[in-house]
Amino acid sequence: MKARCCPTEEVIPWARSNDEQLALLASALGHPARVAIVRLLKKRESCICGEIVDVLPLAQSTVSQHLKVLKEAGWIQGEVDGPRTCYCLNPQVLERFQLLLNGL
Amino acid sequence: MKARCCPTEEVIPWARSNDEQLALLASALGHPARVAIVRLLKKRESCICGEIVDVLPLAQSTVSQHLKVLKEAGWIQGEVDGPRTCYCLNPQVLERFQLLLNGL
DNA sequence: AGTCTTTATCGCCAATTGACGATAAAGCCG
DNA sequence: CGGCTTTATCGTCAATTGGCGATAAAGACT
Repeated sequence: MKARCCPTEEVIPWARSNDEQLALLASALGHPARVAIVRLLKKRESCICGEIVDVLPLAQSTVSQHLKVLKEAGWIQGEVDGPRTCYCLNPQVLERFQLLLNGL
Repeated sequence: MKARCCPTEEVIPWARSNDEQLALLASALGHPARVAIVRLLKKRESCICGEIVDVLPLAQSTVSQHLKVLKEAGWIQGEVDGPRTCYCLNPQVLERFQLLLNGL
């Protein structure tokens, strides 16, 4: 058993201008459900999966879409663990986001 | 003549949950053109108007739409000044955004 | 008054988003 | 093996977004 899933990878899409990176991260955060997901993943430092579905008032497929958006923007990482998937915040992402904001 | 336009008003939409406020601010920032506008308005502390149109590779009507999005989310304020409109960053908004982010 | 400049809005269009149910894929457990 | 659980993907649909040109509105300037 691991204390923490998806520990090492770098998934933030770097091959973009700063404006594009910031816009991508911001737009991925630009939905209340996704804000709630990020908050949830930050509170429980360990990673969760279908618990997110239980917490949000949305269909499983919709939540899966939101998770995909967050993952593609670099906010979160997901690791398959048996039949379920374990998500967690990308550790560098909040700091990176703040950095880009300060660079405005 | 004023040293600074739109100085006093409070335009951030407060009547929302924190998640909704953060999502609104984030999604408004979630486009490269709007990031560029915010950066421009921050660099020149004084407010600009159609200069934004000159800087961006977009039609005037498109820029106007982006300005509207930013204004409705509370990022910027606009003040009519003769035939032109003077925009500037809402002074509290960056701080507020960071606060909401830290509250995640 | 008439013209010019500036900006917001309208109408249109293509593309994207957000939601859902249904289905598929992958792994567990009897 | 057969069923159960979990999650990703597909298809669909309505709504929103992002772009543009055209037009309207509001001042400025002869």
